[in-house]
Amino acid sequence: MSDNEKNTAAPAVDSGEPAFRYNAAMAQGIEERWQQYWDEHGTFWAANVNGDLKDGEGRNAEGRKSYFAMDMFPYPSGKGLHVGHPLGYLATDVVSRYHRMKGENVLHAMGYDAFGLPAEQYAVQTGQHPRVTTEQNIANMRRQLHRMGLSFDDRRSFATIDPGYVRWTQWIFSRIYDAWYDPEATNPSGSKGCARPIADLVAEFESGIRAIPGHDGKVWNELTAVEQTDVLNEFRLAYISKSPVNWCPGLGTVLANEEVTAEGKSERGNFPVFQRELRQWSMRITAYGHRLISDLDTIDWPEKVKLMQRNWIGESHGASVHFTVETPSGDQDMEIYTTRPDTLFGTTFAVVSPEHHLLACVPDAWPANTPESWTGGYATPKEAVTAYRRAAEAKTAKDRVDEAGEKTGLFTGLYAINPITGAELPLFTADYVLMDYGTGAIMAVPGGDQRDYDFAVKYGLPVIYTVQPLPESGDDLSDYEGKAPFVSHDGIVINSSVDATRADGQPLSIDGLRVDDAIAKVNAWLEQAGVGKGTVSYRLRDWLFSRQRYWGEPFPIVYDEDGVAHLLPDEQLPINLPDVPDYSPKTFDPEDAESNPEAPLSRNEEWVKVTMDLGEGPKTYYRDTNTMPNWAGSCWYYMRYLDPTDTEHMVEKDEYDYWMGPDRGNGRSGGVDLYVGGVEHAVLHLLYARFWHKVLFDLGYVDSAEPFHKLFNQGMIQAYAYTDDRGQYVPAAEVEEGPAGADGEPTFTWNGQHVNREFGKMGKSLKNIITPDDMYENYGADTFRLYEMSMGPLAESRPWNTRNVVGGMRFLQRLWRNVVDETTGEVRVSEDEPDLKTLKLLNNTIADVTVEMEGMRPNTAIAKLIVLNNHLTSLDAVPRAAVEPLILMLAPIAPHICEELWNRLGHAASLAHESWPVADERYVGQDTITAVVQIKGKVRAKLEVSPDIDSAELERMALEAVADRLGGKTPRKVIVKAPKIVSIVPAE
RNA sequence: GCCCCCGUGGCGAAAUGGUAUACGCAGCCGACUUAAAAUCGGCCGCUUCGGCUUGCGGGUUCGAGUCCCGCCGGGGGCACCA
Repeated sequence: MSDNEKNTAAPAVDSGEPAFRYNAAMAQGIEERWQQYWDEHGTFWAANVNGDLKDGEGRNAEGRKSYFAMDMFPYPSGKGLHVGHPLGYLATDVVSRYHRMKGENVLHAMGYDAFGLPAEQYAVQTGQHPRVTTEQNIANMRRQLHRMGLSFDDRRSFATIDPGYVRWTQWIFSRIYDAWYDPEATNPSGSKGCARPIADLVAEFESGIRAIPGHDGKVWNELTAVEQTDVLNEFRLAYISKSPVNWCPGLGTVLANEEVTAEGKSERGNFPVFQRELRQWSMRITAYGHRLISDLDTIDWPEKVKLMQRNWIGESHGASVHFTVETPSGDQDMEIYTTRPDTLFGTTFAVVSPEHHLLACVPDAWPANTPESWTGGYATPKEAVTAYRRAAEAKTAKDRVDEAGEKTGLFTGLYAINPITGAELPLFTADYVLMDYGTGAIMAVPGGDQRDYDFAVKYGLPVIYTVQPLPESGDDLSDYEGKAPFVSHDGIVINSSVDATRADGQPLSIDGLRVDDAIAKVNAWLEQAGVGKGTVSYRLRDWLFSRQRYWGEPFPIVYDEDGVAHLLPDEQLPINLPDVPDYSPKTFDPEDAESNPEAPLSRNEEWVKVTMDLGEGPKTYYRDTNTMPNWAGSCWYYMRYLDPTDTEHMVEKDEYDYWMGPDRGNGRSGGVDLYVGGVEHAVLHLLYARFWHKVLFDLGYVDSAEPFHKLFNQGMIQAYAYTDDRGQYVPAAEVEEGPAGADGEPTFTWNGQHVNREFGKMGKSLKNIITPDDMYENYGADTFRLYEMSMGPLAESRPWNTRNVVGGMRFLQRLWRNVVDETTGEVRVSEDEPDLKTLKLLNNTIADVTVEMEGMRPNTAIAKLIVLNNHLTSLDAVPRAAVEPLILMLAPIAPHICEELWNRLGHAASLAHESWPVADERYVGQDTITAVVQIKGKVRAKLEVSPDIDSAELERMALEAVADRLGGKTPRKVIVKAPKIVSIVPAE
């Protein structure tokens, strides 16, 4: 910036104000000028190791520590931003600017997550192509973010809809499709289980090393193409299957489990969701269940999010046990799953889910003496189970939730044999047993499980208690008889022995053992007896990956005339979306469970039907007309920041290792150094991204097992909203606060009428939106940034209160005035050495603020900077040596005004890469410290002492100071923590 | 129902187990001003002036906002997962 440009900040137009006062108008001028400077100078360009992005603001990457700070990228909706949205962006920007000043090479950029439902809906509403509206929205969002002064490397921005990006999303899909999970192989981080190319599996089938499931004894090359496809489909990590899925007629698409709420509604739109058997794409995320849990221990994430992921994956350790079921067509095997094999002696009946295959074998007549309540009034078991199954199918997820706790079920007419005791157990079917968890069959232990207990009570089944509380808990088993079942995992097993009289079993007794030991012993017995073994079960289901929507990535898959799927070669990528006559989804009456999904892409026949040569000569193929879910693009975007211009690789290895690799001298396990975003993605995006990353890690494309090293969840900015007496929202900005009423609560009025205050989100319909643009106009971006960063801890949610913003503005005004004369515009700092008091405060502030910045606590950093600035304000002349470090420390938070002041103080270049101030140890600490003398914890005296006073001296002074209170007696105990505390326990 | 997090002035909030209420807002007093705004300086938990105070009741400790147990209130996650 040239000298004559330097003092162009507009003088205040407001009459009566000094011409060079820092106000909103001046702030705007300063901010726009510095934003232009940063753009022109590439101030925030980060240097890559290789390639087109090697130059970063004249610096290179070599020998510099890297730091990658990232936000969860935004969804560019048509609504634009309100002040709540950028909190996380401001936090990462402050961190990025701070790390830059510590000399690190900082990668900080922003992309756009631009496929998905809302963009499509908005486009349908406005009658424009989603690409048009989406790109408009991105442009608007870019402008709003730029005006905030965020220090992005703009060369690295992209959107997930860019063909150059879609190409690699499809490429990753292809790698996942072309991979299988080998549970016996060792992955690159040394644990068991690893994705391998599908070609390895084919080679194993061909050579006969591995038996071909479902084709015992056959040779691979003798199988038909369709048979081969079907076999491989059972292994691929991305596969098509006909299975029960969540069908949402209101949205016209199927949804993943994670996108369905507990009430059985779609997360978007809140439409009913039905279970339907449909042929859809899934990803085998369940194969990674264990690693997704165990690797949580290697990353620095909030415990809350780790817990949510653990719960969602729901790993449970138990046993599968084989029961024999006597049917009219002979004995059948029934495998059950239980987490409590120690209670096998307490099982009194068995239950299978209504979809269970055993129900095909029910007898023609009820056994003699079948109680009326077991038959449901049906003449035969066959009629009963058929009717029950039909009723279960008709239930929506919501019905099931509503009924939870209320047990229904019917007897099957069959009996199952307990393999340990030989007992004959009546077999029921009931919908409280789910087909897709465990094995779809359970042994019921009403003495140990609330649900089984409820069922037993309803159908008059016996209850056996086999676990009693540990003696020290003082409980008595009889307390539980006939009441709630006893479910504790801490306990001693009783009534659980069989002797050797059972012909087919060994004797077994677990009486007197603690539950955990009993489980181990039973599992060992089951295994040697060949009737079961310890197993692991997951709540997590495979990830349903296809959607019947237009605005998403097409699958790189075509089908031949036989319906065999073929992966398109990488050279054909990206497969772009075709123009279709109508890109709106085919939606239905939300309650119409019988409707069928219809993909919009199927409307373009020219696109669907293609002729190409996939190695067997030119043939006709049909494209897959599904699109990928919105999550696909966000599963890997962090890697694309490393070089979005790279047309050769998804991400190049050298760049990956420099920015995200493990062991970069920072002791981290690898991945993005800091990832900031809302907690709402705890089990969606964050789980999916970890899964993809692990597949790519196993296959050797990336060198760290986890994508995000440190995760931080920023809180939500909340707001007040006001309703009138009819319950209508009124504009919050026009509401006036009155004095507190009789109940101590303030009253609120709008246009003279009384209104009620609510507390919650910021939203258009609540009429309480405040936009960043409002802030720029009234205060400027720096004050806006300062306010958001000072409101409270970043992780906490808190209410927005525009009235409080002025505090930050005043701070910046005082700082400005400390450097610039408000009437003349001249710089007025003193070149003299600061006095001792100022030096002490300055260096203590540097030490403290550095700690706060490291801990991501800008709110407390700001408080300390205000204290320092207030002190400088009280001086006759502000020393340059004190105000310059203050400016540098404030720069990450309020960068524009700091750049301006730095420039006016005579520095030619931006301060973005200036060194962060280092405290001079000679001035850190206090001259004297207030030592507190406590008697029984109450403060009784205060002493001004030297910080390095010795304990004996301090004790003597303390005892003297409170001598009259001790009444001449020698204290029982004196604790001295020099130099701060002397705590005295007086004699009785 | 199970699990997790959070309760501090009128408000947003500070406090490695060690002087509770830093910093900001609002409010009050004063200076400057014909006046107002802005600015600058001071005050700002309750109190019967003994003390009492971090939602309530216990506990551990010389000492608890902070650690432990039990309640109450608010928020979030999961929910027939055997």
